[in-house]
Amino acid sequence: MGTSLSLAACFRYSAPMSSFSEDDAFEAASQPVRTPLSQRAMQGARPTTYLDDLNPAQREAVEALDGPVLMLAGAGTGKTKALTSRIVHLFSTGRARPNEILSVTFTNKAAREMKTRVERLLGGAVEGMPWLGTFHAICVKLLRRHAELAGLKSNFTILDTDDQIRLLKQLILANNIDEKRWPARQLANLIDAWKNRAWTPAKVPSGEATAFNNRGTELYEQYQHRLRELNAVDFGDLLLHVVTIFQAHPDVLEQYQRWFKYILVDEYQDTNVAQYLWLRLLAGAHKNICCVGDDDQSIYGWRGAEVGNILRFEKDFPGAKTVRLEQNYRSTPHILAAASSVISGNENRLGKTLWTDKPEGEKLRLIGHWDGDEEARWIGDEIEALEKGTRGLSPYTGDDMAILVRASHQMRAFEDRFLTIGLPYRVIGGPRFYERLEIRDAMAYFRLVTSPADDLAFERIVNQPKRGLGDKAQQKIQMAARANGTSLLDGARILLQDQGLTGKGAAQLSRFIDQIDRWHEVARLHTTAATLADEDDVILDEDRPQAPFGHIELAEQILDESGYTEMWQNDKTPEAPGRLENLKELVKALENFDNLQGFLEHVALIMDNERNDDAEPKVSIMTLHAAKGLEFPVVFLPGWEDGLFPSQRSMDESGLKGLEEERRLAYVGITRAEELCTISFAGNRRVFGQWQSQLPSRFIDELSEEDVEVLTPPGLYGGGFGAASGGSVQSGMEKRMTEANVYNSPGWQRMQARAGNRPVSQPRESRGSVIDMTAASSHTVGERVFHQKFGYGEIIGVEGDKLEIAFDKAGVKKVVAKFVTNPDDVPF
DNA sequence: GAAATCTTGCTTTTT
DNA sequence: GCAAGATTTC
Repeated sequence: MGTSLSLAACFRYSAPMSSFSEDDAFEAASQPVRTPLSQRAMQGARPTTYLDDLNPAQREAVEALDGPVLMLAGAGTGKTKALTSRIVHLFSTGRARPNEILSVTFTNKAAREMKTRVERLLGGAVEGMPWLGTFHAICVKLLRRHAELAGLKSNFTILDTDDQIRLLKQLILANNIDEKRWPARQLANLIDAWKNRAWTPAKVPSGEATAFNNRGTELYEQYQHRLRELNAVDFGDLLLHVVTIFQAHPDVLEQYQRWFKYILVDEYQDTNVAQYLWLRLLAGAHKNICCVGDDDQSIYGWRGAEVGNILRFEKDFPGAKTVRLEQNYRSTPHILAAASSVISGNENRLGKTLWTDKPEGEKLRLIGHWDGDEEARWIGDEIEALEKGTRGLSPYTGDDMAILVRASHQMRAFEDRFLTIGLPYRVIGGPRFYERLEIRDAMAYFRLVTSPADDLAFERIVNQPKRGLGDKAQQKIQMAARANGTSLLDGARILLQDQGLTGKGAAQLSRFIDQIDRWHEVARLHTTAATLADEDDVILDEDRPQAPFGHIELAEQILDESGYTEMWQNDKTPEAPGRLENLKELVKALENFDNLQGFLEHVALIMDNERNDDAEPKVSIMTLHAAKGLEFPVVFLPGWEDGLFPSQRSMDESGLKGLEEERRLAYVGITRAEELCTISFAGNRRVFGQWQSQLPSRFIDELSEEDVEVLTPPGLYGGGFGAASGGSVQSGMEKRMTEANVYNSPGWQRMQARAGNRPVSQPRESRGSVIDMTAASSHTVGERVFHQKFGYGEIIGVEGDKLEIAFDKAGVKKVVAKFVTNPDDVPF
């Protein structure tokens, strides 16, 4: 289980959101007394200690408490430190109490980190920061309070993408639109994009909705309608509804404007239009808003983030103070210089110059490989060498190293390789627990039990495990529900009463309904118990109905008696045991919650999957996006090839804007490295199972050459001519030539020629060498060779011009000698 | 109704 | 090259 998940880790830090009364410091806030938290801040040894720790720029940003502030914080410049110190400063100057500060982040992880660090600064736990969280988590709180203003009940469910797609699919079908031509997935993306722009169906510009036979807006409208019927929202709605409420109900908005005395925003460059409006509305009155961000690290444009928001800040908030944090505490000068040389290619920047007083350190390393497998092999070897300390550097552990890829499919090559050499690794951001089939099914059971009107949950599990309720039976249920205007569960009830369903299916359905009813009753007792316990600390009365058992037992019972567990026990596919294991973990995770409802609420919002609880050091593999905000002493950046990185799709879809975002991604990647950064590319890569030759990324050309050392891959272009030409590089030549013997290699030149972009000169030695070598065809047993189709192999027999070869992957084959080449000088 | 086989489209990136 | 979905087959 390479990507084994630890649910426990996901929930470890979770402040239970089960009851939202605890955050209602809001209403209770009339007491003029200072909270224990700010008291602690005041009496903490000397109130200035946290300020002494800051550099001048950080201190300036922390002390500028009133009015709009833009903190431009470059990579590794101590932005979280500044942000958390600012919070503490707000407390200790008495400007705001913890529950009057709104601080928003994008990820749960960032929110946790901030909470932890504020606590550390204060030397104790923070009890009263209910408004520190992600945009989404905070919006859920707000929306629960004002749900009726959005036509919802306050116990609305938050749909996951899966439910969303299924719902949209139904709509598309109902509208007689060809689902193949216009997939639900695409509609989901479209609607999501609209929501990110804060467009309600009425606000979608007519020119926008050409897709779906010009019926995009119509479908959007129907979808919203359906969501309201289901008392459900999707992710985009969380923001959109709140913004709409604020816009339509100035009294509500005003209440919050007054309440949130200070607003802090992390990663401001990632805000989309809806979030931007949300912030502007809330900050509209006092304008005490401090946005922290780095325009150079804006990498979420594809999901609606607007770099423009940060670029425009000073216009949006006249008189804003801008503070630049430019001292970098993370990387060596070479790394910073190289990163800065790449990012300087972007036009639209606010501009920052990072500097550091760290010692010079190693140059970045650049290396080209024959193909992706070779790249993975080399990096694996390199990691092992670095762990042993054989690179002339002090030994690193796996935890110190990370491989950052552009697209997740690149991970496979590394996983394969690391598995074969037994190198421990961890994949960050892989398939998440809540996306797993069995977890979703189980959750659907829980959902149906807590809210029997949840039709989507019903659909998902009526026939899971098989209850003999196929398409036609389900259609009957649908019809019964629609005819009576009820939920599917009640529709099924009516159907049974009317004898609309008979036989085995009917019996099973009836049993299913009875079970849900019974469990619902228990779940209801749990939630009322929780509410009562919250409201008055009185121990439950004798005569108050009491649940026969706790929510954990309930969950177990649901999964067992419904036959769901059994279904997997009887399943003989190899993944079944893992699924059962996951279900166990799911139940275990319930321990941290009071009842199922609280659990569901939490899971809906938990979108990250942190699992760093392993004792064994492991190399991290993740995407560049997932790496933002992280740092590692050693970083590998493979796959720097045009089309892959920068991604073709990104450039096709968004042109120059897309390219600039890719470049920022490159910047993010390089700046993750503290000491050693290795960029690599491969000449060949399998794309959709098809071999394709690749050109090195244009970003490689943008690296400042004085900060880069070009490595010759051992065994590739090495020995013979490669080494001969490699050492003697003349200065003053075109950059590419000075950069490497890689660039002098036959393969490279071939690639250049193909691209119509020839290097100015070619070292004599390398010309024609390839042909000479292969023409000689003097093969011996034991020799390593390469075959275009079968890959690498070792010669185990020679018969005239026929060779018997044991290929690494393809097995033993007999091939004609002229079809194989020496792996050291394979022509492209 | 379920299993076996064939086809398709897919690779960004995520709250 | 693969996984999901569709289609065919039992």
